[in-house]
This record gives sequence, C-alpha cells and structure tokens, in this order.
Amino acid sequence: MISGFVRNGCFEKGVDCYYELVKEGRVRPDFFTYPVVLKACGCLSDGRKIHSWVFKLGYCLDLFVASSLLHMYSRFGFVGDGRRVFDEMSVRDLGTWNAMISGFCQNGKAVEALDVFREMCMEGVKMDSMTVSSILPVCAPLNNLDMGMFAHVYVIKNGLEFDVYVSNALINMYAKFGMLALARSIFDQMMVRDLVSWNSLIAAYEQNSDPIAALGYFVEMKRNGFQPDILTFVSLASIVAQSGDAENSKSVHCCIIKLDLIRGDIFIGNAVVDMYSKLGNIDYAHRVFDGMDNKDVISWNTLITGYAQNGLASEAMEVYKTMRECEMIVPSQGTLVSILPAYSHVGALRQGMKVHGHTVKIGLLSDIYVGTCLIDVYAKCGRLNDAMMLFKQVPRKSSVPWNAIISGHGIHGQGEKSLSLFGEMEEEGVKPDHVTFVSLLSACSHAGLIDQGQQCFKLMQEKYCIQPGLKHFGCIVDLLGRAGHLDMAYDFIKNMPVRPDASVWGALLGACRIHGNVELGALASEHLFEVDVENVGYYVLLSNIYANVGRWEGVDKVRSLVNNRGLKKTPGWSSIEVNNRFGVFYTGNRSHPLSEEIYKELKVLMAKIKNIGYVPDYSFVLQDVEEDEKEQILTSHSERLAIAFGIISTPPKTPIHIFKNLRVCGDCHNATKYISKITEREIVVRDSNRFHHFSNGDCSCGDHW
DNA sequence: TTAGGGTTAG
Repeated sequence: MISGFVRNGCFEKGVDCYYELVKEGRVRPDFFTYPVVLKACGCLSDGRKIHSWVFKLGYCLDLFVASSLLHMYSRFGFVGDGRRVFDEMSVRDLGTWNAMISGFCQNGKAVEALDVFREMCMEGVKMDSMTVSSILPVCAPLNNLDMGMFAHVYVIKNGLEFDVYVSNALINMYAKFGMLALARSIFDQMMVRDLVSWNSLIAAYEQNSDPIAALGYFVEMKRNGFQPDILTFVSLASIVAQSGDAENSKSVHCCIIKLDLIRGDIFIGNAVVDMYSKLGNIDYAHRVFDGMDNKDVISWNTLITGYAQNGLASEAMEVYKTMRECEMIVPSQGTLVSILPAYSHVGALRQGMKVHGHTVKIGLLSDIYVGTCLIDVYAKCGRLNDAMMLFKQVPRKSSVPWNAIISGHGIHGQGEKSLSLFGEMEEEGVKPDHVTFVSLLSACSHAGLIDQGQQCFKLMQEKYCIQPGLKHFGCIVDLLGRAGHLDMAYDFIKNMPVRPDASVWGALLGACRIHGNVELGALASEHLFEVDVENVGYYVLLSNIYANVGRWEGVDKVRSLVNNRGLKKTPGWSSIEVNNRFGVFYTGNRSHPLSEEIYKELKVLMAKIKNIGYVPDYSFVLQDVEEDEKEQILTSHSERLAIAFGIISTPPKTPIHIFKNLRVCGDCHNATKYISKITEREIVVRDSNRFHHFSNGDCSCGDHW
C-alpha cells in the first residue's frame, strides 16, 4: 500500500500510512518497507527517525535499505551522514558507489567526490557511464584536467561515447578548460544529440567569449528542430550582452516573456538583469529586477554590479542598503565583490572598513577577490599603508592582488614602489597578465618614469608574450606626452598596429594641455571627435588649451561646437565622508540641508584667498554668460561645495578627503591650493584621473593649468 | 512486494 502511494507521487500519504502501521503494531515493517518510506519522507527529521528504527531492527546491512538511507541524506544536503552509512555497508554494488559520488557532487563537495572515485578504482570496481558522467563535472572546479582526460580515454576504450549523458558531460568539461576544438569534435561525433548537447555547445562558445559562434550554433539548433529552453535563453542573454547588441536584447527579452519563462525562474530573471546592465541599460535592468517574483542573493549582486559598472556608485550603495534590510537575503562573497568597487569609486572609506570587519568575521579575507577589492578600497581612499598591510595578509599566488597593489601605488604617484612590487612578483614566480602591465605603465607615466615605462612595454611583449591592447598604447602615449615628448607620442600613435580609440587620442590631448601645444591639441581633438563625439570633457580640455594662450576665438569655436552638437556636460559631483556619513554634492546644487552655511563659508573663503593672490580663471567656464555669473559658476563647482562642507563639519586642521567623478577643473585646483594654505588643512582630492594632495598652498601632482 | 546512481546556468 505504501509503495502504491509513493509510486503515484503521494509521498506524504505514504509516510502517514507507515506511521499508522507502526503505531497500531498490526504489521511489523520489514526491509521491503523502508526503501519506499525513505523515498517518501519529506524532511530530514523524519529520515533520521526512520534511520534509528532501521538501525534497531538491524536492517542497515541490507543493500537496498542502506542505499536508500544514503540517498535520503544526500537529498537533504547531509552527505556526510550518507558517507557514514556508506562506510558501514558490508556489500556495495556499482550503484552504491555512483550514489555516493553523485551525492558529493550535487552537494558541491568535489574533493570528497574525487576521493570516493579513487577508492572505487582502488577496489577494482569498474566504472560505467553513470560514474563517468558524475565525475566529469568536478574536474573543472578542481582544475584537474588529467582526471577529465583519464575519464575520456576510459570512455573511448569502453565504448561509452555513445551515451548522450557522457558526451554532454565531456563537452562541458572541455569547454570549462577553454578547449573548444575538443568540445566541438565530441559534439560532431555524437550519433544522437539532445537539447542539453546543443545548450552545452552554445554555452561553451558563449563562456569562452565567442558570441558570434555561439549565436551560429543557436541558429543551427533551431534549424535542427530543437526548441530553446530556459538554459538556452540564459546563454542567449549573455551572447547579446557580449556582442553589445542592444537591438536584439529586447527580442530576447520578448521571447522570454512570451514563453512565460521569467516569472517562475530566478536564473533567467538574473540573466536578463545582467544582460541589460552590461548593455548600459541599467533602468531596464532595474525594472526587470523589480518585476521578478522571486529574488535571491545573486539577483541583488547582479543589480549592484550593474550600477557599479555603469559608474553609478551611489545607486549601487542604495541597492546594497535595501538588500541589507531584507531579512531573507544573506550577503555572499559575490555581494562583497560587487559593492566594494562602488566604495572604491567614491572613496567611501568607512563603509569599506565596515565591510572589511564583516569579511574577517565570516572568514572571507582569504578569498583573493574580496581581499583584492579591499586592497583597492584602501588604496583609492588614500590609505596606502593599510592597503599594503592587507596585501600581506591575502593569498597572492595569482596576479589579481598584485595588480591592485601595483596600481594603488601608481595612482599615488609612487611609480618606483610599483616597479619594485613588480620585481617581487616576478621573484615569487607569479605570472603577470595584461592588467599588471596597464597598472605598471600607468604608474610609470604618473611618476614620470619614461625609460622604465618603455622597458616594461618591451618586457611585456618579449618576455611575457602579451600583445599590447589599446589601454597599453594609451599609457605609452600618456607616458611620452606628460614628459613633454609630444612629437614622439604622436609618432607612436601613427605607428600603432590598431586604430587608436578615444583614450589614446585623449591622452595626447591631455599632454598638449599640460605643455600648451595648441596645434597638436587641435589635431588630436579632430581625431578624438571622430571616434568619440559626445564626451564633453575633451571639449573642455581643448577649450583650456586655447584659453591658456589667450586664443579666445578658439574658446568660442569650441563653445559653439558643444552647443551645435547639443552636448550636455556630464553632471559633476563630489563626495566626502564626514563623521561616518557619506555626502554627495552636485555642481550648483542647493538642496543640501546645510546649503546655506556651505555657500556662506565659500563666500568667506573666496574673499580670503583673493586677498592672498587667488585670481579666478574664467576660461574654465564654457557657458556664455557675464563675468560675475562665471565666478558664481566656479564657486559652485561640486568639489568646492564638498570642501566647504568638510571645513564647517570638522574640527580645525582635520584633513579633508574628497572624491570627484570628473577631472578637477584648473580653477578649482588653484583655489584648493590657496584654501589648503589659509585653513592649514591637508586636502586630498581624488578625481577621475589621479590623486591631488594639497597642503600649505601646493599640490603634489605638479600640474599647472 | 522493496532502492539507489548521470549531463547544461546567472
């Protein structure tokens, strides 16, 4: 009767029936009863109760009963208890071994799964197709390609390649090791393919950054009569995002909605949120997120990352705050990795330190990604010593934390230290990657280390066989340009093997601004506006170049270009942390509760610094307005609002740390020098380009506008 | 009369 219930899916009735049987004492359950009841029980405590009865009755030795117990424990995630049952068994068949292996695999215990597999081989038990398809998925997480290839050879020798599960598992395994040709050849040799085979092949190319090939296989799959399922769409969403194909993102989303896939499934919802945010359409991403019936921690992480990667750090922090208010959601490693870069971005040191404390508490400091994000927070918040201390604590066998600490010293102008860290990295046998060299080259250019920078560029190609990308080229242009070798920088661009992008021309334009080269600046901007017509920051740079040499007709020309092209300046904002609270100020904004006091303080400050020699430089105002209004505009630049707020909110002589999303304007740079003098405060401003340490009327960056 | 074991994801 019990098995009748279970066979018909009425598990609860099966268990009830069993309890009644025992209670009434009418029939004594035997070893035929227990496998069925164990299959039916819906919770761990029922399972444990049954285990103790079985134990008392001595049925644990029965192969069927013991296997069912083992399965029950794995099903509830208590695979360790399953292992204990397994160890006590006197007789095991192949199915028992397979159940133990897959029990560990499905509970994320790859090492234990492999241990059981090895024991099985030692005992001379021959594996079958089920063993192979269980063991293959753990090879990649364990980074054990040898094991995967051993299984593959076994498959060929024993004719198991005709099993569709085995071939699918092989495709997935090789794809995870980036061995696409092998994955593809296994797919090609399959006699019978199912939807999983197609999904696996598509995902293989998608995960190895070949969205075009992946899309081709999707089309072929449809041609072969297969209908896409949830997993196909998860890959498709990523394919569209990788190709930057905003048009098709909506079609993919529409299909998902039409097939009614999005409501019940968190996975596909998360994939769509990720797709829109990677395409820069964060509003859509948020809307999809809001419309999801169920959300898990990954849904939140995806949205936070989306905001952070689209440069909207404050919004990312807002989402994180809301997430922390949800009792159901426990932050994961991924949450920390998504929120910490937002803190780095705006210089939210206290918030970062809070997360640091939390990281120590939950034992995640040994995670290289979390550790590296924290190093980055400390470095970008001006705490290089703390960053260094942390660097010594995190595992550093991979290039990731090294890149962060090298770049950290670079943005503070400590290029020599970056170079010596790179030397240590080489000594410790850690292989640098392309990011290491971007960090190194930019460190060299900020510190004016021209020869060393050029040597690094050579080393990267000759010793490490890394082909330079646009970022590396941009660094070299910056390196040469900043040092005044403008013609060399221009020649370098002309000889580049790839088409220069905006960052390369932008580096040249920036160098022309520093060295006052109007002709080359105009030329660079012509190229620049061809590849990026919308970035107003570059127009401002060009205007500065003209203004500096008094070529007002040039300033007017740039101003009308901006107006004719209907360009709007990216709103400038600055942030500051005072008394553990984080404040953001937008240029010209008067909505802050202390706005009146801030503007009053600024008026006093401006008067004082004018007395000691400050003269406003209106060339930084692109708007076509009267002089007194220009002064008004300069005075309400976001960095000044933040500085004034810092001055009125902290005791005298307290250092002030500001973050600005754009470059600090030349007039603010000059004014801040004077402010640091009269207030006797150290003022640190990190802008989108570098750190500026102001103290006693001077700035460490040495730039002159 | 009883059971257990496999492949794809954000």
